[in-house]
Amino acid sequence: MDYERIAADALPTDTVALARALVGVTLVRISSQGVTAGRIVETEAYPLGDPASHAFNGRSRRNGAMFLGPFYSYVYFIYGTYFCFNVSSEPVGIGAAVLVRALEPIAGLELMERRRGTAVVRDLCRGPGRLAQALDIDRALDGRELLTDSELWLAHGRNAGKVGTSRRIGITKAAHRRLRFFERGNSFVSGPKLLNQ
DNA sequence: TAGGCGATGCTCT
DNA sequence: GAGCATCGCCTAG
Repeated sequence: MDYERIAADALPTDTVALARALVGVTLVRISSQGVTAGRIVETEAYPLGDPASHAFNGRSRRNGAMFLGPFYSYVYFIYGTYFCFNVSSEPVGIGAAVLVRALEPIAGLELMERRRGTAVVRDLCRGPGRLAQALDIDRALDGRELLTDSELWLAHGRNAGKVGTSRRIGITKAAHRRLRFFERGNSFVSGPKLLNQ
């Protein structure tokens, strides 16, 4: 199967605009185990000046990839168990990113099932921790250029249907801001029903 | 179906 | 030493 890479000028660098634009885009992961891919159906924006952003207190060892310029991977470890995958945004030196929260599985479903330990397709990539596990994304993939990398990249996908917005999930600071974007009616979107309308 | 809660270890103060 | 952009399991209804 062919996955056509997205050109830099086809995506916005503004964090909130990018979060919306990434809904519908395909994320491709090639590892020694094989190919897995999914269509992004849910994102969250963490823009400049946002108290909930990992970059709010400046650059650190962990969040360095958020400052590399647009379209780099920022992967971090959370709750002692899971990894979360982000796409950086904004010009070089500005710390901001978009969290990818859910994918609709497209390719490599058997491999995803093995990595996740479940055959429930709906549960393979529904949630940031789950999709990272399904695509075998960990710290080794932090700081990759997502338009040119050979193991992890963004490709053209089927355009999103209606995109809904809501507050973000699992945070306490700036919790009211509507910076979460998802494809309405898509069953692979995570989160409580109340937020998915 | 919804809500509560424990596990787990890294990161920064 | 505290907090954390989560998940899966449990219970109640």
